Amino acid sequence: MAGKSKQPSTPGRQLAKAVRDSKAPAISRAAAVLRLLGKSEKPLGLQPIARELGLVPSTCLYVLRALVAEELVSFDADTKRYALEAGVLTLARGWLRRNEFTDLAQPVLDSISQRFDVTVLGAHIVGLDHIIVVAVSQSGANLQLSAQIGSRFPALISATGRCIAAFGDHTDADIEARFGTLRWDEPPTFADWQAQVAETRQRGFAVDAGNYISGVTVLAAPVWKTRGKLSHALVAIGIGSAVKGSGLPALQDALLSAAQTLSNRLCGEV
Amino acid sequence: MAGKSKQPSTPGRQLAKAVRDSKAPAISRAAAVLRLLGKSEKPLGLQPIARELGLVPSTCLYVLRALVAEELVSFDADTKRYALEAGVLTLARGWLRRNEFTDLAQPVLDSISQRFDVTVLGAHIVGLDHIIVVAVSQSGANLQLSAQIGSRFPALISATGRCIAAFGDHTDADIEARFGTLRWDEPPTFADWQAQVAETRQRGFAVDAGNYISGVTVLAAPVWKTRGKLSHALVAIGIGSAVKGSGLPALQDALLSAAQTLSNRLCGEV
DNA sequence: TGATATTGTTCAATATATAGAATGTTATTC
DNA sequence: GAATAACATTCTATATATTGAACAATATCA
Repeated sequence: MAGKSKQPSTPGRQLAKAVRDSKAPAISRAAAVLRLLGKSEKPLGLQPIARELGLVPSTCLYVLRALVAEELVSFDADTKRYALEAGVLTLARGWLRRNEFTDLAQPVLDSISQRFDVTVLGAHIVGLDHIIVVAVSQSGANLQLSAQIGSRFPALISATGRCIAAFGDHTDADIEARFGTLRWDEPPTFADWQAQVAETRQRGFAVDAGNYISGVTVLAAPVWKTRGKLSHALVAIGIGSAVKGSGLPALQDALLSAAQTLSNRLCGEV
Repeated sequence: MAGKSKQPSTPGRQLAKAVRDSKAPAISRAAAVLRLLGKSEKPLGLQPIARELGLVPSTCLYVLRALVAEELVSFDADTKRYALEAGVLTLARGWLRRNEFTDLAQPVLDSISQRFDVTVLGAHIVGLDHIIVVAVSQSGANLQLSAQIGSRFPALISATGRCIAAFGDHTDADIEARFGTLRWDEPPTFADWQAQVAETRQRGFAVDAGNYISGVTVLAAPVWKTRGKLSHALVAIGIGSAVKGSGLPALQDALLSAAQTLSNRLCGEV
């Protein structure tokens, strides 16, 4: 009857909710463990994992063992530490294999990144929570870039956020609530931001001029998978001079028309 | 009390075993669902998934709902079809981010692939079951290649298999049992293959001269993460002439010395 | 278009996954 | 190097995830 003295961490609290609501709580626990291991810089022992997620150690052990058996987590018998295993790559491959957006977007991204010497991303819009980078193209050597695929960002941040606010059908209340939680280098006021969202709606693409990361300009153009349902965005990222002056309008046009072409192709196919 | 008339499929039978043995069967079910969706060419409905995996539909529904909540599976409310969601990419990114093997191996693979005009892979050896491709470098345009990362192959197939047989500490009985299940274009006899394994042990690297895929020569050199424990392999794949004649010895040397350098660096660091 | 088969979803009983204490096991401290 | 602390792991009672049948919603066919 005594109140618990534990103070669950942020992932712990979210997990506790998911566990209560689900008819398969072990799966929520497993996903939380996988994400924690994915974030961690080094392999973790049972106790730290259980503590961070607010799990009972014995339950956490069973979860880990199941994940090890499925080859999604590796276990070092000497140090008793757990880490992500290469099996997660196989799942990602399954997703990449037949994702029409990445197939269609990659050549487009490559073309823009080379022509304007900027980094270009294809982002998948999951909802109001966050976006996931699903395709990348850089002008220079593109070796370490593939590691950026899979990165998650808050949905409403930067230029992509203005696109989602402008073209996704979310209520103003939802949007304002989320807006408060964002972290910017140079935060705009909500009023300023709303004006920019309105401008985005009018122009068809969004600009973040150093708000998210100061000195970095970000452009984003919306892509629709089915008519009326915002699903992806093309994003161009340039440092300082690369996206200033005479080059900018050309880049804006290229990004916007690429996004429109993609939308047409995605809508037509399905 | 009546016997079941269902005849579970292969994934279904394996899953049934995992479910019985585990203290968190929902996780085994979830992993099986993810793998099935990863393999499938198109989104699947509840019933086909449940049938293929030998799951009760209601249970399968709860599993899918939990996976949707975790953003590992997407659900199309109109068609009621499930597919992998981009969230699996985020897990893969977590793995890639701090995997010393891929970091160290990538430049080495690039150098060899360019110099000899062959495809070069870094493979992670999971056990006697299979290997997973974790790094790729190709000589030509390397856009669609990144999709190959995550591919799984039977452990004992091709040149990598001879390496595992030669340098992993597995019993002959285990090896012979698995050998029988392999599928080659031009199957070697077990005696021939054993002779090649012995040669591999002597030379330090393995060759598959068209057995696995006829006309394709595969070289593999072992990489040790900790002294005495085989963990990875470097694999060079060449079509016909590219790996015949005078060029072959130089490629063998390059692959072998690259593997040894990698082994030293991986052992030393940890 | 109406009838029928198939699929997706809810519901209540029960087999069982989970929580928490007890037990080994390893790391840390003095 | 002994004592102590933290850790991983087993064990058992109980809350609950799973099952299989009943129901609702689609899709299919005549």
